[in-house]
Amino acid sequence: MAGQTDTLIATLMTWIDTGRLNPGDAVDETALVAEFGVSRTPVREALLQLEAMGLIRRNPRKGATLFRPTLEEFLAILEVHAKLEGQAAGLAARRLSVSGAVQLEDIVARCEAHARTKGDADPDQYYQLNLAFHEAVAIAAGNPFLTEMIKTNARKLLAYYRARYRYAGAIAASAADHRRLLGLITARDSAAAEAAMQAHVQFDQVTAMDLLAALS
Amino acid sequence: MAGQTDTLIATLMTWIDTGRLNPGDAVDETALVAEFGVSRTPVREALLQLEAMGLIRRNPRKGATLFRPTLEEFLAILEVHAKLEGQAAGLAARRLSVSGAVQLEDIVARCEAHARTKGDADPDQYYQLNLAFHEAVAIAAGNPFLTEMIKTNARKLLAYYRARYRYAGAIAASAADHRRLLGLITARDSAAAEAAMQAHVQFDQVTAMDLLAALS
DNA sequence: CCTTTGGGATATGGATACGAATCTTTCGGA
DNA sequence: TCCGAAAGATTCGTATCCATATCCCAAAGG
Repeated sequence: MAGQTDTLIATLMTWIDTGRLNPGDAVDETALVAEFGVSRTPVREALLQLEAMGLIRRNPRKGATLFRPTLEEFLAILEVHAKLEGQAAGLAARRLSVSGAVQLEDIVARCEAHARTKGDADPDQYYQLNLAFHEAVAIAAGNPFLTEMIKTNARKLLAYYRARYRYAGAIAASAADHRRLLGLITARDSAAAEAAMQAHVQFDQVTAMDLLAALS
Repeated sequence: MAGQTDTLIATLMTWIDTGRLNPGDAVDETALVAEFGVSRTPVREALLQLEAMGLIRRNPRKGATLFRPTLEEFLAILEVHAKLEGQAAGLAARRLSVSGAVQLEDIVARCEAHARTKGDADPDQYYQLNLAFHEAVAIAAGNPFLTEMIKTNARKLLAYYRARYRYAGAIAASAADHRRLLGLITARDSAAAEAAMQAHVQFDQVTAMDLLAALS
């Protein structure tokens, strides 16, 4: 089971999640071969699979780069992603289990604690909390397929999500959103939870374009 | 530029769409090697990518088989798929172009013609028309990413969709649905189009379980 | 001085080979 | 006759090798 290809894929994904790899960064085959001490084949297969998931883009003879959406692509993905996150929240409102509720309460409390004690500092750590919150909601929705889809899409947008928390007050606003979402979910208000989550994810396009401008 | 791997992937996808390959069917490496006269490498890579897309499943030492969802998986995928199709219809209602309207009208007319002249006969051909209708709606939504996602998910459910039209009256009902959906889209009624499409795709679970029972 | 073309270097895609692991079959013993 | 163990065969994963296409740089000609 210790497939080298799978190990590679998992490692690269954590690199993506932790920001060691950023959109547009080159992902060099030979560098990975040297880094992991394996041959080209597993590296090649790992990159192939990541490309199939849409996480990297392989330009012929130009090397592979981490997927970096254009403005159009970004908006297109965000549109779908927000819809799916909304669905997850709506389903979670109907299917929330006791243990799921405890999980969510814990994570929301940690989000609020971060906002209270650190303010706008350490946005990358808050980003991890945010990831945990959204994953917990997806899991509470009880649809593993939906969870997987949300995670993959989130990875495609991740640089922009990360950047989102660099704005003053953004972390506090996000934590407050999370608290409100949790309230709607525990209140079993499926429709409201869905709408609120969709709005929470698909922040207005002006903000989105601010982010894109800041990163281009 | 005729990448062998890409050719393999495209060919296998058409095999899936046309029903030459059905869920649970074995997809043998050696057979494909013989069939296409290439080495194991491109075949392996093609299967790897298809697995990453979730279209095939590779059991170690058991050969690869075309993805065949369990009941839980089927319902999970359908839940998401219906949501996305609904979103596509809602967006199409807002963004429909003139040429898109012509396209849709043409396809709906062909669906109705099939129902009128052939009745319940030739369900596989109607399935192709159905695919064309849904693809046209997705394209009219103006979100290529959403279109791709819908197509991939549809492939995972395809055997069941195909079976759907074996029931008496199913084709006529589907064609009528399409006509009504087209009306909502051209009327720019985004919310109604979204809801109607979601219902159209996510037929009630009783029907879904009938299909699963018929195919297991 | 600028542009174009040719050659070399390098990377990528594909083929083949090798090793490890598992499954099956056969043989021997109970 | 049945069960278990061992050996062989098949298959999958990984490595290495080869060919080809692209890119960059340099040199020559206009």
